[in-house]
Amino acid sequence: MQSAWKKTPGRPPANSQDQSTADRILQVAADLFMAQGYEKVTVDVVAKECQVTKATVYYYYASKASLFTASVVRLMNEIVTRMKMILSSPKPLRDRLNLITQIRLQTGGTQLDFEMVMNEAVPSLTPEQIRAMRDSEELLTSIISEEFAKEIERGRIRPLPPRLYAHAYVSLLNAFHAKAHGEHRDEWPATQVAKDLMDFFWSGADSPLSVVE
Amino acid sequence: MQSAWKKTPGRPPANSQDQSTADRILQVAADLFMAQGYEKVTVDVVAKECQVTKATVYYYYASKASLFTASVVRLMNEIVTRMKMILSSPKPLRDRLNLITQIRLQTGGTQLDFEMVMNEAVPSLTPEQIRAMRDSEELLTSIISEEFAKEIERGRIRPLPPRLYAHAYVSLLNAFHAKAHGEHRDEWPATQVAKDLMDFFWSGADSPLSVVE
Amino acid sequence: MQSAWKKTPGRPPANSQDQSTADRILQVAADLFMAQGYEKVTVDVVAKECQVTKATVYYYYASKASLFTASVVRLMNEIVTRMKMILSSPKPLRDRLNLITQIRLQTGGTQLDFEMVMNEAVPSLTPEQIRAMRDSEELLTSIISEEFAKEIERGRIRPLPPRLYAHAYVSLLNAFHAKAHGEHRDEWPATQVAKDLMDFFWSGADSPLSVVE
Amino acid sequence: MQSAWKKTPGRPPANSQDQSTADRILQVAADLFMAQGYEKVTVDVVAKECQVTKATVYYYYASKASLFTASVVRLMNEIVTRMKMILSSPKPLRDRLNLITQIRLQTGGTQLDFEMVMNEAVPSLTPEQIRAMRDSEELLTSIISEEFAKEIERGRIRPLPPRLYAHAYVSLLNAFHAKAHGEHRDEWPATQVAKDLMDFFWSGADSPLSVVE
DNA sequence: CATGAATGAGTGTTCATTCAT
DNA sequence: GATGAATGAACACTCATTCAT
Repeated sequence: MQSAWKKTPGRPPANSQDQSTADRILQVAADLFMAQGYEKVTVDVVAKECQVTKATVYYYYASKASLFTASVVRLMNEIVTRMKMILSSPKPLRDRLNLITQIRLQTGGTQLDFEMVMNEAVPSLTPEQIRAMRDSEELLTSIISEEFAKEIERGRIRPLPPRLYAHAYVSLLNAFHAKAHGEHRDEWPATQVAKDLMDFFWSGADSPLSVVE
Repeated sequence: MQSAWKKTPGRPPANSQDQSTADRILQVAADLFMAQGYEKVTVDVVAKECQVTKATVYYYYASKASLFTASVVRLMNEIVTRMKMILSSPKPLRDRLNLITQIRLQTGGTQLDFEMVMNEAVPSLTPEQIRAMRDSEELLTSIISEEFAKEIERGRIRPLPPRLYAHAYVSLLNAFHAKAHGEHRDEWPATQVAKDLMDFFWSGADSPLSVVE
Repeated sequence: MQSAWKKTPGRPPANSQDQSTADRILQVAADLFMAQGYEKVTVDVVAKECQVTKATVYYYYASKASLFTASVVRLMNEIVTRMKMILSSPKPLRDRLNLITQIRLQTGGTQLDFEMVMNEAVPSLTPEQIRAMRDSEELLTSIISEEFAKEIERGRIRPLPPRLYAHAYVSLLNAFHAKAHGEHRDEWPATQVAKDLMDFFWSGADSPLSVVE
Repeated sequence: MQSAWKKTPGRPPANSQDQSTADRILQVAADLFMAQGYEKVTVDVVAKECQVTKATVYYYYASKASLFTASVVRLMNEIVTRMKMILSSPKPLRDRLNLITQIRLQTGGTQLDFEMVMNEAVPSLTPEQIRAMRDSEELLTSIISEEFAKEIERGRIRPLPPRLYAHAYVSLLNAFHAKAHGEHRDEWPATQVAKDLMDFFWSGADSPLSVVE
């Protein structure tokens, strides 16, 4: 869609010149970083995977750190887009989150979690880059928070800080994603994990009886 | 005067002051690894921090990977010990966990979380080393699981898999530890985070009313 | 003035003068390895001798072992070429070998012998590398063997295994090369050594009279 | 025999104090150096093999180089002794050398040859150490030379320089020792190699007929 | 637009050697 | 007589980065 029409009036979106190479690099880099972590991925490997040379990568991105930043931001935008799509459905939040959970826990082979990769990279990044990434992240969190906030207003969930819900949800998702793909994955199938996890999420640990007391 | 002397080879004059060198290295290494991650910590830096040379580190530990393994196992054992101590109190589990949460969220400057550091190191470790560490980790999880299992038997918490409770608790603890020491730490004080978090943990998101319906 | 400039990274200005860097490295390496043996030659020294940095050597050769292999194979090929040239002359084999002997004993300063250097390197090489080198070596031996085989057919030399002649010849050449350049080189001049050696080679130790008996 | 009587008049042989440790080290070191070469053998390994610590090795020998020198000299003396024993037999030289050849080619698994190991070590040795070793070597050569000289006097072998015979013999022995234990050892059994080699040694390459012409 | 060739600053690791006990 | 603890100087190898083409 984007590359279908060539000349439109007005300033073109800055980087529409040559999507192919620059963007292919970004995509490959994102995959690699998420799969192996910041330090383990060398610029050379990114280049080889894209079938270009290291110098080409540097032609487009000033440093490994900025390649990382760009690729993570890109990835985040993608995720945010998908998130928004699912969250915009008219179904109850409960159902929507359950769906997201199911999807997340079933896909993504060896992927490390976002927070982890970011934390590893932080010491190599400039403050601006860190900011750019935190903003991406924050965007995601705020979208989710927003939904919780709405639910609170509607009296459907207890009035804790919406960001607490958002963080808790994301953390649990990531942690159990790892478990679901880790050592004991066979003993505890992903679908069941997803169900149990959401059960816990909505109802907590306490038994109703003990609450009465 | 103090720094004028170059280190000379040979056995240093008996000192008998504090811990053995081997153990000092272990402790320093554990701190550094937890603060900066596996890759960022160089053997040289560990050595300098201990005021010995790199070769001394290698005198005690065969490789960076085995130093890492040893230091993490040691750290885990310490944590397990402290955990056991707190968990052995006769107070209700709820109170004991609240206490642990308070402690964890209030201490430990920039520490990365255990899972994160481990995952980063994995590609550099031998299978035996990975096993050793996973075992350490597993030990901690099983201790906590055990407590949840007992609570289930007593009918105090809902009958979900005990390991789910354990993982969820640990993950939330780590995630909010990071938040509590991250950017917005001032807006949301650690004590309050701890309270909110445990509230969520015990009662979940659902409002009681919505459950009725 | 010349040495005032620090080497800067990046591609050097086109020069087009002499051989490619890769080949210069190979040649220098071959010389050094033959002069000092595998272990004593450091990659750093090879680099300095070529006026490039260590990293440049690694740009062309994946490891010290593979640099060694490549340089030895190259050297062997050169030797084989020269050998073939001399051996292709229509003169009697006796004269051709005498010529080779003269040449070998008079040249090549402190060079260690091939077999020696190889044996030292073997523990550091991969099986494939060892094979590549043994093949190079075998080629030389078989070329010489071939000549002896022809002489046997013509009835000019006694029918011992051709490879025995080849090995014996090469071994003696190397051993006396060392002597001719060793301690007592002045007392026993190279030309005379060559003559005596070939005399022994063709006629052996036995006095004709003692054979009769 | 040496350690059978304890106190005899006269100065005791210098190092008779504690033969056990110092000499055990020497023996083990000799074996290792001959099997693996100078550089590959670490002082630590020598120590471990002797079940003492590195420091103990240094207690007896000032440096790796001097340990090497001492162990090689010792080894040489042993060889010289054995050589002398065999050479002192009243049998014809031809038979005596054939015997030595048989023995040498059949024994000594992976042993590198003496010359090789020495050459590798030379750059690490002091001039005095090199001298000591060359002297040991020279002793062996001169013993063999002496026998050839006698044979020349008796008119049994042709009047070439005796040292040429000695060097040629030793070189061939070492070279074919390597072959006899190298890759093609099965195709060409040691006993046959020994026979062929000595045939060549005594009679050379030339066929008798071609000599006539 | 893209690259080949080169660098510099590490990084883990080894090893001969030393010295107080 | 023997050793445990420590060092320093290398060394092989890696990787992000640069620059002329």
